[in-house]
Amino acid sequence: MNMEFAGRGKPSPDKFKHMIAQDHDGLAPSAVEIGLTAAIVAVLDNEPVALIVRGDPDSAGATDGLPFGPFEPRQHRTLEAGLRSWVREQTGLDLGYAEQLYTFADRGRHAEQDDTSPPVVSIGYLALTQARGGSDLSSGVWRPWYHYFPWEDWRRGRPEIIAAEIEPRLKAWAERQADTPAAQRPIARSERIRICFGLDGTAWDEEKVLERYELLYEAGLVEEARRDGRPATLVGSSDLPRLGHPMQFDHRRILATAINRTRAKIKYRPVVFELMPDEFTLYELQKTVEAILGPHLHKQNFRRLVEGAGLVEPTGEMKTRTGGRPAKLFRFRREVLLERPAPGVRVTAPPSRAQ
Amino acid sequence: MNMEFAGRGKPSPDKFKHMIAQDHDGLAPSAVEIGLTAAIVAVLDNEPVALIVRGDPDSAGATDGLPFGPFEPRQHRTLEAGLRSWVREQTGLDLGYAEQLYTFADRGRHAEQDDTSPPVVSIGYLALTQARGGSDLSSGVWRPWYHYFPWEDWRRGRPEIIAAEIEPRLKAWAERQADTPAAQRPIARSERIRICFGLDGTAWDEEKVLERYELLYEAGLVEEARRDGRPATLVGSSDLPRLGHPMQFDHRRILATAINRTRAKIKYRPVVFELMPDEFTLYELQKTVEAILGPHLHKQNFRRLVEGAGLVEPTGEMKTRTGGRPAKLFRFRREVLLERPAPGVRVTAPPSRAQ
DNA sequence: TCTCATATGCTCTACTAGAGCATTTTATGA
DNA sequence: TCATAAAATGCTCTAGTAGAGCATATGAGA
Repeated sequence: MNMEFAGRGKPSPDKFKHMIAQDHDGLAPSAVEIGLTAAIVAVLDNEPVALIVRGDPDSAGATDGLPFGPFEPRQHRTLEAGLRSWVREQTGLDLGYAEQLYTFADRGRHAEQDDTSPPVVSIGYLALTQARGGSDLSSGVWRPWYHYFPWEDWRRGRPEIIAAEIEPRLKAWAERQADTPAAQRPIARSERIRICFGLDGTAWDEEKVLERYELLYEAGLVEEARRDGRPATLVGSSDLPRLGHPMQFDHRRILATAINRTRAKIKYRPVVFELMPDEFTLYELQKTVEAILGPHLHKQNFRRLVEGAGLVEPTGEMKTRTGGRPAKLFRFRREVLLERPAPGVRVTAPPSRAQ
Repeated sequence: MNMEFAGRGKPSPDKFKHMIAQDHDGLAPSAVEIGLTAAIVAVLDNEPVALIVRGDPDSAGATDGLPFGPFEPRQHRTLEAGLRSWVREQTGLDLGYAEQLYTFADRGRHAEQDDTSPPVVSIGYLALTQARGGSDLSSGVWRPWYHYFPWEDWRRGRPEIIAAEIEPRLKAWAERQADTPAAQRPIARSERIRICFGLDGTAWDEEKVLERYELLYEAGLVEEARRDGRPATLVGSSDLPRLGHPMQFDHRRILATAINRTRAKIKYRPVVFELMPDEFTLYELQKTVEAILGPHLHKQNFRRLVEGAGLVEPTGEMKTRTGGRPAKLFRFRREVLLERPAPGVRVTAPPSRAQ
């Protein structure tokens, strides 16, 4: 079998030369500025929190933001090194576990910059850390992530904001599409709404955090969309309530991506332990997982799965004053990382806590 | 419960102002050039292939490469739009499914650029497409991806190159670490080698494509490492065989990431169908999955799972001249994308085909 | 017509995860 | 001192799923 499937033409090598040093119109290379942004996540008192720094309180859009700064190739050996250095400088925190999330570059998502400044490409990172109560931050605050995404908080059942605010407004937005011929729509808005927000009996999927935020943005229902001057917001945007707390630039989108990734990854990689102290009880572990994923898990099965997967080992110590029978203390078995595809906390969602 | 966990100091807002327009030393913003690179994957005659364009054949390092070009904020509305436009220009192909993989920026991975040019950050993309036999390319060739990663091809059992070339050389590299005190090593090299390449009874994990490539790079065993002047390559690098075919810049790393993502994603999202023609038999579908994942699957179970998941529907037509009993033709049920978390081809690896 | 290769249907079994019952062990307060 | 609450922990039952293998159907080509 001939493994070379040539195209009709041959590539002309010098056609590519220009791409390295300069661009089409013969101008200087189209250089852009790269922003590094960190969504730093921890769990404090069973509440998932993110590390927030405040934007300029004088300006009209004084909003919360994530630690961030530009990538400086001359000073930063790698992207991640640059990120760590900005975070250290801005919050005093030394990052442990960190992973790259996504690189965003859509026009118009940085309304706060003026039009002459270079376009910004932002690379989002997720960092997981254990925030001890006696805060070791030089600056910044831990704020609950559900503060920015109230519709994601299913710990006490379906959040009212969905039925009260989100659903009716999204449906109105879907109606406005009715004049477009059905054939031309990629996926009908109403379908996307149903899937994202678990309407009409569709189950709630806790891993659609980003999709939901983007849908709300597209529909002009989050403040950032208004700030960026999205078309959908032009109609009757004055009487809209605020859905969750806004953030500067595209930081809320990055935080959504971070929550999304955390929820997904916790199930197949042992990342919860980055959020835990060195020693913990299985109940504390479970509460941490639930803080992130939402639904309540079956206690006995949770213990069986975690212990069975070899993720933890008893320290031999007990924790008393738990409010009941003392609990064995466990520690994370770091060795599992050396074993085959290291598993996560295998939890499947309960049979549909929708509605 | 007080949800604001303030740090010791308060953030000083104007501290952040400089980050938007200029950097520390008061120079112009540290702008960098962004490269968009596409790993375009298809399956032809049960062979997974990538779309390759040739580097400059005159230069010493005349090597294969992936379609790529710089992101031009003035012309490209989004990163992905830029990518599509470069691919169209360089190969004549109109991309269908595409997703972002990762953003790389390590120093020294672009040895071909001279030191005065701006640093390059490259954003890798994975595109899946159906390459019809009668090639519609204006330029570029489809080459088997195992050409670049021979150790990943387990379709005919464990590739000999592992025992013959890779294992002994990696072990030699691990030996060289023996003088470092054990406490200082993050994870012993020998452990990483065992896990990556499934030695000593460890099962082969087909989803560690990138990890394996990076390990070989770090050990100085792939040509790119020599090209980049990695320290590990300085000793006796002249007699080294070539492990797989090299590529220009960091393109082989991006292709490794693409293979990795494809292998992972095919299991939990219905992406195989991007590689299939509109109508196909279940056997063809199975062969395509096997081309990507490696191991052979149990035919009857595969059919049961695919049909049971509602991923396909019969067209009503039959395909004759299959070499045996005619097979029903199926098509992808696009509707599954609208159903709950759309499943992939749920295949678990057979009980360890490791040596 | 015979044989071959594949298509396709069905069953058996092991394992896993969801659920629930029951018991043990401490802290707390009447 | 003792009842009670709140957990911790052990066990069992069951439904569903996936791995394996057996058996049969059906067209192509010799």
